[in-house]
Amino acid sequence: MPKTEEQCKQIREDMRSRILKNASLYFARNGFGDTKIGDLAKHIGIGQGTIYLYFKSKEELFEEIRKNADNKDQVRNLEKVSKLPLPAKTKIDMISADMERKLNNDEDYVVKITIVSQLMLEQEETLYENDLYKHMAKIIRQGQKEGSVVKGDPVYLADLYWGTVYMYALKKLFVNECKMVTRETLARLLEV
Amino acid sequence: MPKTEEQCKQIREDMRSRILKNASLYFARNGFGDTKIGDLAKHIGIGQGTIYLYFKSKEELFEEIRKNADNKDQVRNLEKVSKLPLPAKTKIDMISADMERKLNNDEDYVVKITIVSQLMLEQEETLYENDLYKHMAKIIRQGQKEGSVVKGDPVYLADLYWGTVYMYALKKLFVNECKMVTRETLARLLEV
Amino acid sequence: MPKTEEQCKQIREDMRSRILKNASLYFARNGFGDTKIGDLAKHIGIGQGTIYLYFKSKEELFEEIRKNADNKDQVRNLEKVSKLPLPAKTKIDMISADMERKLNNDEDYVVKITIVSQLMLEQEETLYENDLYKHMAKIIRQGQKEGSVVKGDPVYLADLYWGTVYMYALKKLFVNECKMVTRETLARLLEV
Amino acid sequence: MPKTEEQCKQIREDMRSRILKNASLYFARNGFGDTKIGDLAKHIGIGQGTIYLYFKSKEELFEEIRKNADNKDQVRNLEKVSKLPLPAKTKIDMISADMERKLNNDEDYVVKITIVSQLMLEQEETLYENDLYKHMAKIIRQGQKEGSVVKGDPVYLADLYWGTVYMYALKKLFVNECKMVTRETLARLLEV
DNA sequence: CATGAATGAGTATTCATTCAT
DNA sequence: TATGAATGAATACTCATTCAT
Repeated sequence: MPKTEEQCKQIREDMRSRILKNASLYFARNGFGDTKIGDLAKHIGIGQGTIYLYFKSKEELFEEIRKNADNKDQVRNLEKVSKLPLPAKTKIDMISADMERKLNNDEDYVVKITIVSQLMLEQEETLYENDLYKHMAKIIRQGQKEGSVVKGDPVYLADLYWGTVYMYALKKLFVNECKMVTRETLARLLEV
Repeated sequence: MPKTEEQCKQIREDMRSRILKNASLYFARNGFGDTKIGDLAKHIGIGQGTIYLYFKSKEELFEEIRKNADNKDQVRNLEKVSKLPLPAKTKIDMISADMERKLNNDEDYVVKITIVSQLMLEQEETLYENDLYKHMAKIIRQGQKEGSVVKGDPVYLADLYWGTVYMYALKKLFVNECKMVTRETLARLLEV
Repeated sequence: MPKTEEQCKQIREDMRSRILKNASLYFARNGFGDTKIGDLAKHIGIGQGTIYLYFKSKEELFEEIRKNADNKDQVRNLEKVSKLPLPAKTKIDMISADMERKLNNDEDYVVKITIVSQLMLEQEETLYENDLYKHMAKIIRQGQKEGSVVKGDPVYLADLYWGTVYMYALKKLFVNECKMVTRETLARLLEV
Repeated sequence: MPKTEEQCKQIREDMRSRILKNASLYFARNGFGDTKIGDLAKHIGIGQGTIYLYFKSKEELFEEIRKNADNKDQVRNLEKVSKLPLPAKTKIDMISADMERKLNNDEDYVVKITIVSQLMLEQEETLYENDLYKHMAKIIRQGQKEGSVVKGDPVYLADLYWGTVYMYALKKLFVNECKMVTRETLARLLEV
């Protein structure tokens, strides 16, 4: 019995997602060069050839992962929060609570942030001009005016904040039952 | 006419160190799989074959680097500091100043800490039983009694501290002109 | 759609045999060091990588060939003949006829005996304690009692006999249209 | 104290001979491809570079060995014997006694004959047109007329004879305390 | 579509040759 | 002249990619 057009498409889409999801984790853990297509396929539980039905090359699969791993949602959310009519302290607490929750419960987010961070590390010159940094710096500046955030270069502090988030994402990825950062600790990075 | 025994040994030792030093940086930046022996040799400015006069294989070179990258000095120094008859706050400030200095000026240290940290991440179960963590936790406990260090699990705090140092080592390795963590920020991770 | 389990196994077994058979000839002619995997693969008509799907290394392929090239069949057959209730002369004639036939028509045998002989040459101390030698010596002793075989150390004569067979196997391997030893000549090595 | 011209030349000649002699044995045992210059040098007890002071390349060293290993003396001697006014049987006995002696006592001869034979095996088409074969065949023909040599193709018999000598040279080279062929056995290969 | 055996370009490793001492 | 560390071309081996089934 031939499947309907719709089913067919769905099945393809599912397999593609399955590969992407698994490959993301694999690449994040091992890096590009240490990830072998054969191992990856075995890990997913499919044949090597199958990967090439969905992606032209290892390179393209990697690119796709990087593309998927953008942090637009994150940036958008951050922008929204930064524009709320609230004290900076409250904003920072909200963001930190959100981060704590995601780091603990959202594995996709953990993988994503690891990949994004590695990308950011490699594109050195633009690291500090990142939107994530800009919005965070804005909140920090607000907090400094309000006296709730420690003195210092706002971009330096934003870098400290996101760097810490990245570090714990890395830990979550590699260490079983790792001690996860709390919202309080994250907030304390910035607050007086 | 052959060189004297002494010269010979010296020359061999120098070349071995030169390879190890350069390869450390290369492996730390690129990982194992993305490091090509050919590129590495070219980067060092020697022939490919020369590497194999000093190391049996790429694998062995990598292992040698990991072996060399222990942090015994660091641990010893930390232990010494922890036993000094000083307030915990002073100890933390001393350690933080030392870290700031090393992260800024000692490239070998930066490479070493990156490698050690990756090793520690991979040996998950023992991460928190590390000597580095133990000595730091001891100082933190002292500080908590003295009221100079924030409340909370001392091992969690030690992990936060060393994780931050690792994160900035990574940054130093990848990002040109990165904003380096200050001794004040490091101290503030622990101090009230 | 994947092949059936059965087909798969058969195909793999066939390829393995094909490689072994061709490599045997190649190694026997050229020795280990002068056999290039690239040349061998080209000669077999397969890719270089294919060889490594079936054998871990050139070394292992060589060992496998040596392992396969035992002369158990030969020894068993010789033992059987030696126990027949026949005059030694008849036995020697039977064996010689068999050898003549195999040297002329059975290329696999020629390759095998060349490899086995080289193995035997390398394991010097046990050369004369070989089963092939023992059974032949027994027949020779019988013949000496019956007056049909020349006087002399039976092991020396067995060595002469098998050495001659080896020599002609070598010739067959290297010399096109070589003058092959006849059963009469082989028999005359031993018979009065 | 500078050596005289004469001494100098002598020393050079000695080293050259030493290398040639050792390399001959090494190549005869292991073949060209399995002989590594490094191993050979170590075996001789000199530095690798030293070999290149006397021979342009491994190839040239090998060629030199092959050139030295001609059998002109052997051929000349055989020709002389073949022309003596003696019965073929006597000639064969003389040659066989000579062979027995050389195989037993003259290691240089053993190495030489091994190399020459390998050369002859490789130049297939001319094997049976070799001078060694021609002179031997002539003696055999004489013997057949005199009734002292077995019937059959004289070249086939010459091949059997020299093949046997080659085989025992090989044995001598590889097998410690090998059972060496006797002059009687050699003679019996041809004589009735 | 899915598979995994086969391929060969790319990478690791060896070894004949050079050369500074 | 003799040496052996250094070199890089040649060779062994791996792994991304293809393709017959």
